[in-house]
Amino acid sequence: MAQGRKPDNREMVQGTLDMLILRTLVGGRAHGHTIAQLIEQSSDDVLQVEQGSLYPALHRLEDRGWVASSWGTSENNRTARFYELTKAGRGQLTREADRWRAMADAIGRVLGDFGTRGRRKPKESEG
Amino acid sequence: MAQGRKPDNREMVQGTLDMLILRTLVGGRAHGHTIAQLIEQSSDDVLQVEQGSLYPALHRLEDRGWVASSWGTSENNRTARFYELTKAGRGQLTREADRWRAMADAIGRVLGDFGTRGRRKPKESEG
DNA sequence: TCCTTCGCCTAGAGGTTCTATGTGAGAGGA
DNA sequence: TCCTCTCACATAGAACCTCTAGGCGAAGGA
Repeated sequence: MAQGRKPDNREMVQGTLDMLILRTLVGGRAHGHTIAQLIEQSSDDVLQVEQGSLYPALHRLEDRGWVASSWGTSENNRTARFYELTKAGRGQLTREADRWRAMADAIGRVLGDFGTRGRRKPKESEG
Repeated sequence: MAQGRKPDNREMVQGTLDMLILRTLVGGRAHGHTIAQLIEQSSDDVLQVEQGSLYPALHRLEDRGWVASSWGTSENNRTARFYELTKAGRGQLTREADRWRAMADAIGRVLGDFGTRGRRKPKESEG
């Protein structure tokens, strides 16, 4: 996974690709190419999924039993390997998403208002 | 850097430690021990900074000219190396913080409402 | 002296991502 | 048939960060 601009090559959020793949598969089975495109689109092209990251990640997820795969035919009539979420994968996704929220919140707390570009609300009463 | 519970050892947000160190030094010069404690405290103990991550990170930052160090005496009367933010370091922090916000936002968009534990608002008219 | 605490440091392993490259098959034109 | 483009999967090697586990030296109290 890389950013659009890639000012630095290596990724800042290593380890989140697996989570994003699992999240994408909640919408149904898909093959590698499609998964990558969906992640890029739903992130407004901020995240770019490289093949060299994607396929190792898919194999990782399958090894761990979080996705299952089967060969099929793509919408372009090509042979493609389709992946779908397993029950264990759904549980893993829940755990990872919770973990991500906690981490992102914590990092946000450390950063405070530094680096915000006006996208944070002033306060709004809090919860 | 690790989480408090460490369900998995390896870190989900690799590469953010440098940014958090720089952010901490905005408040003034500090030595390693203190930096780690400040990050842990300001994250409400969600983030834990291991020494094996901290010192390589500090050396990295110094090599790149983003912090400067000098020996001194700690509040406990021990010899300690104090770090402070350089001008370049401040610029780097701004860039990294912007990058982080963009990435975190993007990942949030991909996740959608999945994994939220009730901390997101229902909608509120949008912007 | 012994022990604890503070504070710095490093080696090695583990894991993820990137770049670069290779393979095979379908579609379309000549 | 031949050629080329695109789709789709796959791997090797390097680069990078973090963790575990350990070592070193000095201050302070018993």
